[in-house]
Amino acid sequence: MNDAAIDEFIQAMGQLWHSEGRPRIAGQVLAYLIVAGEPRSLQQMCDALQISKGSASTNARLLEDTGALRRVRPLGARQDAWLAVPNPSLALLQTVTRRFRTSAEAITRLAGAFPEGMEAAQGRVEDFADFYRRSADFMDEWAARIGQDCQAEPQESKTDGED
Amino acid sequence: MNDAAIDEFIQAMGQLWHSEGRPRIAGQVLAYLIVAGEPRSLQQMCDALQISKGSASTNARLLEDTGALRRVRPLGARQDAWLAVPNPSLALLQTVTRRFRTSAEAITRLAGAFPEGMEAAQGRVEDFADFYRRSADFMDEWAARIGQDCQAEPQESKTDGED
DNA sequence: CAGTACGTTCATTCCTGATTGAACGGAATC
DNA sequence: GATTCCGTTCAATCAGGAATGAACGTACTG
Repeated sequence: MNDAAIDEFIQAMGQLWHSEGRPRIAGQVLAYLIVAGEPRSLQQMCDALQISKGSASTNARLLEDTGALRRVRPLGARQDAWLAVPNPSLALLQTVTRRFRTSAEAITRLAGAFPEGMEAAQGRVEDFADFYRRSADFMDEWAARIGQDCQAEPQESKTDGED
Repeated sequence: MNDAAIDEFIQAMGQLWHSEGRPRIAGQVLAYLIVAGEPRSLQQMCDALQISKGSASTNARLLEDTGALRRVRPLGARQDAWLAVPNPSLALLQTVTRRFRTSAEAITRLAGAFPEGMEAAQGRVEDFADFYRRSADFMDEWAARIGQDCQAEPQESKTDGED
């Protein structure tokens, strides 16, 4: 059972991810699992999203790497099952933070190699790098705050039989 | 005169932007103008970055829309000149913030249309949207803080004859 | 030891957005 | 008013990553 509104949400998440330079299907998979609220198999993803097995596998693992999904093998079962973590956004945020730090370091390093006589330009570039660095710090702060909220009011685990 | 280190920086910015789903050339243009520190014409961009006039124009205006560049016509001159604003990162940040708010609204709206019996899923999706909304708020706060710093220690306007 | 059911990999195909470059239009100059 | 110099637009091309699906490896099953 898939209401049109749910499909729309899944599609929208796909577009959103796409517009951010990430695979559209990854967004759809995440949306699907957020809606599901329970573990789903690769096969279920393929059926629901009409994507190939390869895509489902690849993108699920991609999301696993970012920490947005968790893979579980319920009891002695033959299929992997995938589950959106309680607060997927938090994981995504931390991925961005990591990327920012990497960028900051790279830019700072490059600025360090600027030739004599370009100190002002160097300064401007270092300021630019600092933005990334300080933003990363700020985002850590932010993540910590969100993390607290989650602890304070943990996800209710009531599941509805939705599918 | 373009040192290799500077070219590397420009290229890196291009890759960075590319990896974030934005036109590579836009990143290069911004990098070029940050290094320059002074207004540059479209023609200069074309020469320095080896890109077409169309690209230079399109991407410069794109950056203008985000607020990272400013277009000036020095005195009675026949060419536009482009200039990186004092704190380009701030402008970029605000663009992201805007996008986050839009996403939050869109997702919330879609969640509102979920059918009966899917309240839990609806809740999860709304939580997800809230993340975007609250992140946007947080980024505003952050932008305000950066803005203050800029006021406190304004950009030094010393220019070195670098080119 | 077949036979089956999964998940992963990888060469290929596909698609979309970036980039180009020629054509256009407007403003300034002579 | 003709010419030149710009910036913009847009149709066509290009490039690069996403998506596919067949082939492969592995772990169960009978």
